[in-house]
Amino acid sequence: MRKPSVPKGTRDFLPGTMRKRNYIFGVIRDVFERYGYQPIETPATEHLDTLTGKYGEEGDRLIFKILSRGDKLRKAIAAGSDSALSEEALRYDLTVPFARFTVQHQNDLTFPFRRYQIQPVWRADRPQKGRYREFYQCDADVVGTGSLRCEAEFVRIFDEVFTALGIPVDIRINNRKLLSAVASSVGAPERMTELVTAMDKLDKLPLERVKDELRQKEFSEEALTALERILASAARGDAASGVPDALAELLGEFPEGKKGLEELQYIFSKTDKPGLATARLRFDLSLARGLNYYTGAIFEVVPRTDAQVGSICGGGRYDDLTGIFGMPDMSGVGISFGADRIYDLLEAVGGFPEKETEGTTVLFVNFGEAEGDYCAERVHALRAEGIKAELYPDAVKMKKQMKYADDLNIAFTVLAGEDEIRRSVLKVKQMKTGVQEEIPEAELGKYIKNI
RNA sequence: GUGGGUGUAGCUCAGUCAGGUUAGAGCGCCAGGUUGUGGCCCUGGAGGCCGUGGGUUCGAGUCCCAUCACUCACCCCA
Repeated sequence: MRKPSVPKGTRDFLPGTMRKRNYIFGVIRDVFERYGYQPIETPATEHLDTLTGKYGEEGDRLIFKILSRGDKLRKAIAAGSDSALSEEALRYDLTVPFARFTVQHQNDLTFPFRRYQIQPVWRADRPQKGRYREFYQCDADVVGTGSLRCEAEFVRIFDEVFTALGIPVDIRINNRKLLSAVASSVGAPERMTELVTAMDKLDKLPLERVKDELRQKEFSEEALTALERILASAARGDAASGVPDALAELLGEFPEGKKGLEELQYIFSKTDKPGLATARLRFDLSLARGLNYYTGAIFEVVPRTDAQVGSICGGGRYDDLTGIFGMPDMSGVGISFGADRIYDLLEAVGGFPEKETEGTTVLFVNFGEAEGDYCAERVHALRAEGIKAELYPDAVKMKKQMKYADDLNIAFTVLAGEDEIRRSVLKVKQMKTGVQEEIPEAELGKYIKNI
């Protein structure tokens, strides 16, 4: 028999891992809830045409398509293999399904509608370190308002979540309108996408390499010089809280540039009072974001650590995402947390709090039928007090039961044999220190809670 | 989509270059040393179609071909 295994790019999660994952999901969910977002779920699969064309050429290729089943598959194979694809595909992200959802249920929703959604998504990518074919996204979006207060609020959500998780982050912000102005000012207004994907590489590649790439795409030398001037004026540094004046001057003369600048400055001003707890908001002109539906603000969150995990969140405003599903003029803005990368990051820096990630607190050793009955009652009492407790199911050798407690990292074991039961006491052992004490049976819960 | 790497015990890996008895180690697992005490230590044990198929050879974990799987990097992205 073949060794059991899971498909490429997917993973099983063992209990220890699940506790840590649930901790992350819990922190994010708490913040979403506190900001008034409502939970929804959508199916794993969507109609293929719901997804195609929404993520750009590259994205379309990475959509996980599904084969036909049964008769259709048999017929398709007989006819020619390519048509064996069905009209369904696994969802690629949570934003497009949400757009579909919004249009479909528009009469049942009250706008502006704030929703959050924590579910897996799938990409037919070649997996590599920190990248999987199946992974979770935690999205929050609000549709039905163009108010920039939403953008400012998302900045606060980033701040709250990462403050709670203990990860210092930079929230990078940019605006697609500004990027459009960049394209105009280099004399290639219709080629924003190409320009922007090249600029996005600036934090990895030196300027010259990026210019070479643009030359290959037949951008003129004048365009490159103009671009270089813009980049120089946008250089980060002292302009910690806003857009550099020099850049504002260069791009302000274009209508979309002016608009983009105003939007950015508004968002900066609304995250001022009160200020952010631990996150820093940073303008970054080279931030582009691959998804081509963004139209206004765009976000990306990167940890302020050495760990090479890349961005752990993304987001932005899309003025007309629902338009393609037949519901025009519905502006939305949203963000997405990459739970798997946050996990890897917390693991790397040892950032998981012990208390949030432990299982059973108390194990009762099983000495036999009568003693077991007695312990079962004590277990019941502890559970009623909110303490995680269990009785070992079999009266097997004590060594085995103690080892079980040790393996599962259970903090306390309770020994109650004939003698203890007669005297109404429990022998409690702290596994970490080995200290063992006799406790009156009624005080066990109190004893556990006090340590 | 492009390029590299690796498949040997539950896990991590040696053995492959130079083919030759019964394929090894560490960790883990099981049992015992210890009949009411986990970790540390000691003793013993179980566990392998050497990814799969074919070929070369007297003989293949080792060489050749094919195939599958996993993995890393690029592109792109969370």
